[in-house]
Amino acid sequence: MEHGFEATSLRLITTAAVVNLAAVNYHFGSKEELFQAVLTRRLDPMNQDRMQLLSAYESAAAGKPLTCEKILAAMFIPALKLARDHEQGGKNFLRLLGRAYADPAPFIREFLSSQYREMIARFRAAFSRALPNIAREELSWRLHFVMGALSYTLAGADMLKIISQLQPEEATNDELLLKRLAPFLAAGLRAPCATADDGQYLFQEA
Amino acid sequence: MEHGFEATSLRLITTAAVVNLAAVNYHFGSKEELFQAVLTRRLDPMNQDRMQLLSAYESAAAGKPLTCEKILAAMFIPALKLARDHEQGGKNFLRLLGRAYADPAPFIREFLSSQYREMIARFRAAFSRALPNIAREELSWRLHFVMGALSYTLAGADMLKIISQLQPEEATNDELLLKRLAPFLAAGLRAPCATADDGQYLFQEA
DNA sequence: GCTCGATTCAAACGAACGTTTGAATTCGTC
DNA sequence: GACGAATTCAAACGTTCGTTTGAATCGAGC
Repeated sequence: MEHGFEATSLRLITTAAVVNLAAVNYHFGSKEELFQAVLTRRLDPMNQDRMQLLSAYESAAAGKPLTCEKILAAMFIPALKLARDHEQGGKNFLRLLGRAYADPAPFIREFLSSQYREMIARFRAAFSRALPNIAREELSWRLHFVMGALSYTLAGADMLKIISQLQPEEATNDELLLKRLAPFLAAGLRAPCATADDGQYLFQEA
Repeated sequence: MEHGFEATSLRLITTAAVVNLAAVNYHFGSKEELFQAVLTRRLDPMNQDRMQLLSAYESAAAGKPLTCEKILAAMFIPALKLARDHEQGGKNFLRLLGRAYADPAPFIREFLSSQYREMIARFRAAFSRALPNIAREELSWRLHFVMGALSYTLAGADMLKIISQLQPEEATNDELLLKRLAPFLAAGLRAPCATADDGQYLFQEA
């Protein structure tokens, strides 16, 4: 989380863990496999939780489409549960995950892709039912924006120091953070679609 | 852009540039200073453009507050101009920049912070006038979300491969991308503020 | 209590890194 | 064309990296 995958040496890790350097290669095979194991341990259960929660909401709705807020809740709650679990990494894991999203290493990208594929497909279908007026392709983009904002937000309040002079105790409160993010994203998801001619203002300068 | 700062060696760079390895340290001093020079060359002019464009819009509005779309346009147009300049890096620079946002290296974070501080303050003031009903603190968060979505989006369509089976020719079209992003963000910015009790659904599980 | 597979350990390996060095070369200027 | 500063170059420096090695240690089962 602090230094990124490349810049974090096994010697740093094994020293902090008070284990021998060779233990990593013995138990995990390589640095890459250790990293994948670290991510898998919590990411896989979290995405399973998300899908189960979404299914529970859909069952409770008895056929009626869910609201965007409810679907977003199914994405956020398992992440928050992890953030609250201080004994097991907590917030730090989500930050590590947010960093991993932007890591260019091919093995990380392929790993995340495989970990997320099922969950993403599940939630896109839910959003599609919640937003029947949004074209399928447009929805794919908006889901992309949602995932981006979420991962960026969870990756840490680093950029916040640039943007604002927010109180530190609030900048590290993930609950409040997601409570502010959810209405923002829900409104964006529901926004009227741009027509073919919309957005042309982008290219007409003063 | 492809490998991140840490994993990109000077030998790779100097070989591709067909120059001697020592030239980097001779002309730039160090790898870090080379990186900062690469970023500054286009980032500083881009942010200057953004502020000038915003000022031009405000002058044209003759005292009336700008729309969110107009302010977002002032952020996007200079970025798009860069993306279109194929002779000078173009899209690749924006991707490199997007990666830098998530890079944990302290010197990168401090550099970006200093490069963005003035521009961010300028745009927050503009959004504050455009959205008088949004509390100052809430607006800081939403500006954070906007910057996050923008940088994440420009950082590359890598995550898109996970989320969707979009046509590649469209996934790499930055104009279309921002045309879809702008309405999404504008709607999010205008969303009604969550009250103290809103968002509690986040914590009530099935 | 001995045995044997599993684990831990200190040490070393080869490779790659950013940087430095000092000689060779280029280039503008008189 | 010769001088001096600026630049280029091949080579090496010292460090750090992930990984491997082989001996030492542990721990359950007979």
